Amino acid sequence: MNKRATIGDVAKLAGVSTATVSRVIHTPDLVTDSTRKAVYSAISQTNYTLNLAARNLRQQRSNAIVVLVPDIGNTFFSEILAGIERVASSAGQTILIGHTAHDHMREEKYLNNLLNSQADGALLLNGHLPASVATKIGETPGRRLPIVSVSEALADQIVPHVGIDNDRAAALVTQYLLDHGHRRIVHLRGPVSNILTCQRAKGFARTMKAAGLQVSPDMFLDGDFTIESGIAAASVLIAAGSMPDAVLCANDEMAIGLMSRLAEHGIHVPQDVSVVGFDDIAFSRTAQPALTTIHQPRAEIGERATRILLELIAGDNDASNMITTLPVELVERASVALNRGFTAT
Amino acid sequence: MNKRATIGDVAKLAGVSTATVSRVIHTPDLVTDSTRKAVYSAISQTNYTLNLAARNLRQQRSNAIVVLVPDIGNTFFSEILAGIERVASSAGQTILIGHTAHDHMREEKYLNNLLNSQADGALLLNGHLPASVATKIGETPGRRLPIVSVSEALADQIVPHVGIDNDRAAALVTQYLLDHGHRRIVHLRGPVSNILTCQRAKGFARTMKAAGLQVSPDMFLDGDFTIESGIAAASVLIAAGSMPDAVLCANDEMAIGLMSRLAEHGIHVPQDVSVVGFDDIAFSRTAQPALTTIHQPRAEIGERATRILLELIAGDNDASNMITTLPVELVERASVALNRGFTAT
DNA sequence: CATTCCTATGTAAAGGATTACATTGCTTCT
DNA sequence: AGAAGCAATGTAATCCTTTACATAGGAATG
Repeated sequence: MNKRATIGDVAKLAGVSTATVSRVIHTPDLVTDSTRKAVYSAISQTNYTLNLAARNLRQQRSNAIVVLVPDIGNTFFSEILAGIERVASSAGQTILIGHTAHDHMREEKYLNNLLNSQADGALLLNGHLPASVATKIGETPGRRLPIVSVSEALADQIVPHVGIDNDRAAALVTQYLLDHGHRRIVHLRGPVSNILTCQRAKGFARTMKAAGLQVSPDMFLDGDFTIESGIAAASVLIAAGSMPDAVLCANDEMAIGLMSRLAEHGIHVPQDVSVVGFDDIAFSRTAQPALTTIHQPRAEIGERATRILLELIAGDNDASNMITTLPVELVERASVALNRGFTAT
Repeated sequence: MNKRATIGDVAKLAGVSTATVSRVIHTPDLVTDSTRKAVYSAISQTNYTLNLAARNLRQQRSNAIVVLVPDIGNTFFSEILAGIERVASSAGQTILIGHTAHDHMREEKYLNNLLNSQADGALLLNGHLPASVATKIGETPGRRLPIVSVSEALADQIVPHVGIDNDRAAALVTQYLLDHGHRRIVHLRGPVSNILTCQRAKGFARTMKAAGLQVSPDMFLDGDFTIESGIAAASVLIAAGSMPDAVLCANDEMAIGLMSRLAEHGIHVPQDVSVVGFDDIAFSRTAQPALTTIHQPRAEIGERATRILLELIAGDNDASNMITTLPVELVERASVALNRGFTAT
């Protein structure tokens, strides 16, 4: 028992050929009861386990998909992952999570290493497709590379995408603030290189303009989706000396960071300033006050994306589902108040 | 360009043998400048990419380690993962994250599928080793299976472990509460099947006894490490009609859930009841009030565990590091008050 | 009874890399 | 000049499965 048993060892012990052993594993129905039993017994005697590297090599496929996640610590992604896993595992696919940490090198590493031999397809939650891979997509126009972008859109729409309409979601929440009488609204953005950030900022600006409000650069604060950047943004507001009516944060982490810093300074949400977030992560419910935010159907986003990916892998090249947009929902909690002295029109 | 180029195609185009191409990729120094250039050029002309399945098969190793995580959404794990990745990637290992969701079937699937051919070793963050794998460890006493348990200990100490001393950490924080004059302390546990839960509960009970306090079943509440179970525990306390002096929660999520529910009922932390958590996740800083908790050196835990795993894979079977215990730190924030009418002895 | 068809199994060829060993020229030393 | 040693490259075996094709025996059919 020094080395791992191979299919040959099992075959010898059971007195059959390797082909038969393989059939017992793969398609048991093709094999007689008696031989099947003999093979099973030999398998357990030898402690045989399949060598997946060999199978993958032979079958030219790995039954695994790789999921690129920019930040595992962000709870927003875990529910998407849950949806992905549900569909993938019921289709017999293993999922491999690659943590990219917003690092383009890692993205490329995971995609090159895995896509080209260890995985059959990829789900991109990171909003970035390395140039080397993008090139390859262009080169094979017939057979699309099995890649789907999820939640965060790519700069070029060259692979199918599943997500929400960020522009309209931002417009929705902006209008909600306007309806509550807020006029001086500040938008705490994500990193400007992020597509999602741009879409949300656009929806915000458009809605403000439509309400007859001037959009100026000082209505924007820059963050990077972390709690810390929310805290920093609060410090900026505090230093400025006057609070806006409301702050629209591009995600919940920043909103929570912002609120905690405001609380330290005795500034009350929503009495002194209203705050809204984006994503509806678990901690938005436990924030003080509970955070009003935009809820995304995360599990469904993951499920849909995975189904599309599986179709691509199977070769069902239905171009109809290039863009899947799922609806969002505004979750009203306690972080937005009616503006002082405002009366609904 | 219908099929993927193989090393043979590159060799033909460059006018060399496959061995030379392999050497250019693997050990470029062994090859002349001119041939190296020719091979590189052939590689880019053919769009050649290595087939890792073939390499893994031949080399009998995958240069990948699998990390089993029980709950990706729990922010506690992400910093451990960051430590793991730092060490692993500098050693040229890819890491594959398997999300087990506390599901023993999945644990087994990931370990069997991956350990036996797609990964060289495993890091267990899930506190459970499937029986089928445990058996195999016993069978090969000479060559230890490359597995390391991290943070959450296993029931049987059969693989190296890296983590903290949960018993003493719980004792530390319990003593801290006692020193602040609290006597009626309730411990909100994790699931009782969890080793970590038992260790922390033991440290708590021991310290209470040492202070001359009776330990009774009604000093324990049961949770499952989720925010929801923290909220539920708060409801139980509220329904009971009287608050204890302090609540020691087995993790931060539950502490945060608990505090949010108390706040809804107008019960103030720490004036009415003190609360402490465990783990020091990012959101413990933004909680209202900021949560006093036990900080674990998460990144270092991940790094140490990975180093030990790499040694095991390399065959450096140094039995000296079966148990690595790292120090914890009590982070004082704002969720613990001096008990009313208490004077330090 | 001869033919055909099926079922259960075996034989052997991929699949794409790595690598031990062999080979071929050179350089260098005596 | 002959021997030895070295550097660069080639040849071919190997890793372990899957699977197309072949075969053998038995049942069904005419």
